[in-house]
Amino acid sequence: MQNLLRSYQLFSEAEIESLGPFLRSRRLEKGDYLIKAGKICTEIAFVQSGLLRSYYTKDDGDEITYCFTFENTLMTAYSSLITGLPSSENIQALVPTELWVLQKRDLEALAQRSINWILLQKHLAEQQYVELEKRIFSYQKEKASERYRELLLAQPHYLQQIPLQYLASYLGITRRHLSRIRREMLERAN
Amino acid sequence: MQNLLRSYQLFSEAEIESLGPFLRSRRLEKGDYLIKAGKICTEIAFVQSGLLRSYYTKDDGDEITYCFTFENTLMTAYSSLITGLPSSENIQALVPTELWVLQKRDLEALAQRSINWILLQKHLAEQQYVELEKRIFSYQKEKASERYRELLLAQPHYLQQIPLQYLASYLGITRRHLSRIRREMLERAN
DNA sequence: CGATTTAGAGGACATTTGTCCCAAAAGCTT
DNA sequence: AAGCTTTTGGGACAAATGTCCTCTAAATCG
Repeated sequence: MQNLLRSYQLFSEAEIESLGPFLRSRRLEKGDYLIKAGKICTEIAFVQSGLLRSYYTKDDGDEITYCFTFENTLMTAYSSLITGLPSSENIQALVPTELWVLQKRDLEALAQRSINWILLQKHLAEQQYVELEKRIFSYQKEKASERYRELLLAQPHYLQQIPLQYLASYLGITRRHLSRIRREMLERAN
Repeated sequence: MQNLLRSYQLFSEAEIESLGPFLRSRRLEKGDYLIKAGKICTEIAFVQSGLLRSYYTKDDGDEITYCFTFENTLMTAYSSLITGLPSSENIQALVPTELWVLQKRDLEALAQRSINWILLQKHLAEQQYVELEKRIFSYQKEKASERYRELLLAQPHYLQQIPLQYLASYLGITRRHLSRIRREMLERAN
């Protein structure tokens, strides 16, 4: 996590070390939850190793994958963390996952002492926005097969670990259709 | 604009007034642009009256509407403002529009003097994120007719001013299909 | 290891959405 | 008012995507 913070070029080495006492190590087994829908999210997790999936549930009970989080990135039920409202997301480990967890209240305490922790939050929110905007664009202008193709390009090998049904709802389609898309890509490759 | 700032409960009255000298009034006629794709966006606009549309262009030349901005809200080519990269968005007035424009560099100067201007930026980024997340959800789980129905509910009368072709690409569909959806809603209403 | 669950491919058919048109209506310009 | 341009609605057909279901292979678990 410290390396991630360094990459933002906001912090002195002393500040980065001051974070240490607030980080709690946590291990999730496959299928364990970081947060469940209905709870208010009060923490931010850094994925040291492993893989997380965030999903929510439709009225008819179907699960829809909102996003995945790979190694060396941050994860939280961000809307709930921001608004203080109950989360609609469930965050679950797809494989055994090692985390460093920071409590929101500790981050706020740090922010009282150095403005850089506020700048960090601003920066993260902006980054997340830019990511989502790209995703909106892809929903607006691409058909599902193109969205899948781009996902394959962007996440070379991580995707191997993800069941196709999760990828399908992430892309906004059914597993049946993703199966079709994959077959067409194979046929075209030969 | 001052009322909008008050609503965030971040600023003293003095701080809000300190913004005044940096605001430039600007009027756009119907069809005029606030920013064009390819330029780097360096300003934030408050829509005093009127209506803006942001759109980008597909490779095949089709225009896709990214969002609309109604009265009493802020608008900018946000990704470009954040990243400093050229904008992929065009922002255009759909009707005669009165703006107050703030330069990014002036906001940064204010932020040097009071941390509250940084907190404002953090808050705005977070708000924008939450909005986009909702939109992703609607693309993932609803069909176009439901997205249109919800849009009608959320934006009661503003929508009257917006040509249907713009609404269609905002919803991620063609105008042919939006026409069908509208007809079905009419038939069901009788 | 065998039994049970879960993931994946795909057939058959239904629904949604797109493409390519054209014509009427509405808005703008001179 | 006449003549543009833009907007809207919709027919006919094609493509994309969903639903329901079945079969098989792979993963999991006791």
